[in-house]
Amino acid sequence: MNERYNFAEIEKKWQIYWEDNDSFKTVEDPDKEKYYVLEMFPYPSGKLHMGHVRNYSIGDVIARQKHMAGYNVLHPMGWDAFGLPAENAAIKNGVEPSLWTLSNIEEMKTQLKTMGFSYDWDREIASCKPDYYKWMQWLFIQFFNNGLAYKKENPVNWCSSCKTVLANEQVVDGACERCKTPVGKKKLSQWYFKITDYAEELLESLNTLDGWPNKVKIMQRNWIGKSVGADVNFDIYNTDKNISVFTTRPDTLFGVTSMVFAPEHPLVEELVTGTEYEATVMEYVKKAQILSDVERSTTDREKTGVFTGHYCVNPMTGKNVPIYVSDYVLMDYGTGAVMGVPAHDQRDFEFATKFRLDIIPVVDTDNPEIDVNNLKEAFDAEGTMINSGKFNGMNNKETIEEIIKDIEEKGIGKRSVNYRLRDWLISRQRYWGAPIPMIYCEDCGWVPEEEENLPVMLPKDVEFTGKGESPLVTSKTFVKAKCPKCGKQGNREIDTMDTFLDSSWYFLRFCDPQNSEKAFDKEKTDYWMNVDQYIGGVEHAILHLLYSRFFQAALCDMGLVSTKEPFTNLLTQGMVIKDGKKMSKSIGNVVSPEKIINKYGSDTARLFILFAAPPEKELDWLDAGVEGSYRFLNRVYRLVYELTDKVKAAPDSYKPVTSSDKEILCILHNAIKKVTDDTSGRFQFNTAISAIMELVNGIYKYKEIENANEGIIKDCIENLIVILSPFTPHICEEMWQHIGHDSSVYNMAWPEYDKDALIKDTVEIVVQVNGKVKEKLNMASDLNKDEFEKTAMESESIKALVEGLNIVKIITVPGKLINIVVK
RNA sequence: GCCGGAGUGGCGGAAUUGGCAGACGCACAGGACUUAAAAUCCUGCGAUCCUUACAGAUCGUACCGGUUCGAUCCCGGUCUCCGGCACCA
Repeated sequence: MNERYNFAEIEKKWQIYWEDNDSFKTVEDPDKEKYYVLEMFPYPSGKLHMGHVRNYSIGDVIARQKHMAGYNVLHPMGWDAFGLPAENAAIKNGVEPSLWTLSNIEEMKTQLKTMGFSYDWDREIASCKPDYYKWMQWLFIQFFNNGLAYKKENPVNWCSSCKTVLANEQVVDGACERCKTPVGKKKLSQWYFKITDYAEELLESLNTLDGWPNKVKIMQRNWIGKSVGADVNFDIYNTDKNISVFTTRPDTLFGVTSMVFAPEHPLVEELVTGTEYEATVMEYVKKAQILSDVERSTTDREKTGVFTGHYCVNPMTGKNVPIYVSDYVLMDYGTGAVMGVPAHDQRDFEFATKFRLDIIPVVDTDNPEIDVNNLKEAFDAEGTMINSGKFNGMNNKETIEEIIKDIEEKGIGKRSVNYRLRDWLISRQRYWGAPIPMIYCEDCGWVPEEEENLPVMLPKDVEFTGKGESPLVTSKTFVKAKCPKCGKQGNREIDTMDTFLDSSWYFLRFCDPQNSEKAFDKEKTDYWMNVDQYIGGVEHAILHLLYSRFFQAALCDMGLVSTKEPFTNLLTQGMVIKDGKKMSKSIGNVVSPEKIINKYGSDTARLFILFAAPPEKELDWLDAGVEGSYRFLNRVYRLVYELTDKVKAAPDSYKPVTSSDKEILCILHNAIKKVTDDTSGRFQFNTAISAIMELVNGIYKYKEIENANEGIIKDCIENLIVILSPFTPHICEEMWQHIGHDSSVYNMAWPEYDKDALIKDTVEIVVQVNGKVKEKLNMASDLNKDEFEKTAMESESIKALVEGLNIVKIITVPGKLINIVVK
């Protein structure tokens, strides 16, 4: 160890040491309690950014601390390697996507290794490799065989820039989540995963996820969007047809004064064909289809619509109500038609006002400011039923239940639940993804490829036309295939899978990454699953985290895994920002991890990123703050260097004598306690580090006093290195070796703090008068309540303060404070 | 519009169960060491008032109010910012 802190040399040395000694290799060990730490695996863009550094530094502290605390820790890393950038690079530069991706992986892996993360690299996986996507395809077939994958034609989200369809979850504010291009509609036949079958389960089971941030659970709840109500049948007057509508407000049935169909509703054309209304209605329908989702779904847009010439019968009143078509009604929610209750629904109110339809109130209120017979806007609060026959006078909330019973008895409707969640569209018209292992046969329909023929390899002889059809169609070898059922010539599916499928089960493959017989061995997943601590950005709150939960639940039902939920605890780390803005090339405020590592070393980078903010919050990158972390590591290094001889010569046991001895030991054990608590469960690395800083400051002071005990110095220095090591492992290994150890500090047992050391002989007692701090007195900590009060009351300054006043009450918190209430 | 979350010094943040507001760090200022600088070490650092000084007083956790001996923390209301959803019947 040099006199000066040479981070470059030290970091290199220990990275080689860990690699040569297989320090982070993990195998199943039934005798040891396991702990699975997982950070969301990266897309191999080629460059590590600060968000990665933050994500993986957090995970590494947890993994290292848990290892030292005696757990058998699984801490793997891999690559979410399929996806658009590789293919776009191929179109632009003519590089083969696989080569581009694999070289990026190499580059990023080197960068990750310079950070000193404790990954078991033997478990590395890359989703673009045939040994991974083979099992992706196998899993697809399991979903298909269990009725959870199907193909249907539907208007789908289409990104004209990415030239592919998108799942609902990938459309943000009406635009493509990746490239921000406004999303259009296209009618295509596509593969879907039946995530809606699991809507209720995914919703219910959120309640069991105590280790998840509330925010994420609420976002998922909203996304699933459960509504409880009833389906009600309306007969269409003068026809043999009827229409069912979903409503959450069966109590307002008597107030229905119109029926409104979505423009796409199949009955619309049927009803108007051959009538005088055909021309105007069909023109409206055509116009609506051109509108983009964004245009159509703005709430402040004026309502539009056309009358169809037909009426349907309000089943409660028997009265005819007109049927309209309007684009505020969505085809893919409920039944694609809604009953119009203008008095109690704002949208219906606007529609009725515009088309001069009847507004019949059926819920009244005591509120004197609202006259339900002369409404300025819809009244949607609680109230008393009116104009509703036998239900008049009841509370409307209670009426909901009564009316559902009533319509069920009459056979005109039934209780019903609707979800906003839609099935997951998983086809992509792109090359760089796992081929969907399905073959279309004219006789047998869609048939899965046989297991022994997996993987269905991505062909190399393709043209990247960028035209919006899967490039696989251009392969001369790929498309034609024999039907696995009847042997007749068929065609392979040419679309590839959404890459979110790859990431929906990678945590299972990490348990058994090299298995060539199965996707994963159940015994192994039974040992390692669930992921005890999952860490990643909150931007995946709905997408990846919902899909993975769906996969796990479905695989559990298929008997492939044993638990319904994959991630026991979730930590969503905040963004790294600079100057108040997200780091981005266009703003020019990007700080590259590489530069920081070269200038200060990765230990400094890790320390700063963990110290500057609690993990869930945004982290403001401050160059001066990095300097500070670097300064601290130098300070620790100098301290250890200076005290090494004393530490080596010191006896193993000692007896604290002086108050300084007790004070420094109190600081030491407080630091051990704080770091233990803050790295397991609470995850407040910033305060853990500040406790270590206090310890360092304490040792600096203690070593200067005349009769400093060398045994205590040794105890402090050794524990300091051990508890700092999860944060800054390289420098700690170096110091650990220097003070005379020949094994890695990573293999040291995590220290336990001594409760007794935290108890002080004397404590500072706060004396308040009427709740205001007036005096601080030192007292023996073992005084009882009466003695506390007595000591306080006898103090000169307190006597002076309360003199001549009437003492009403004295409140005492032993060991902390005394509050004297006077008048 | 609906649903969440947050608001504390010049800055990042701390206060874990209702009990000393501002730990730890950054920035800044003064000093020591040095021919000098860097590095390092020491001291100060919420506001206002008062005092020659030592010290002291009052206010202060977005704003208004409440509960309590005592509120950054609990309750009611207001404002601002951030995030999610949004014509979902």
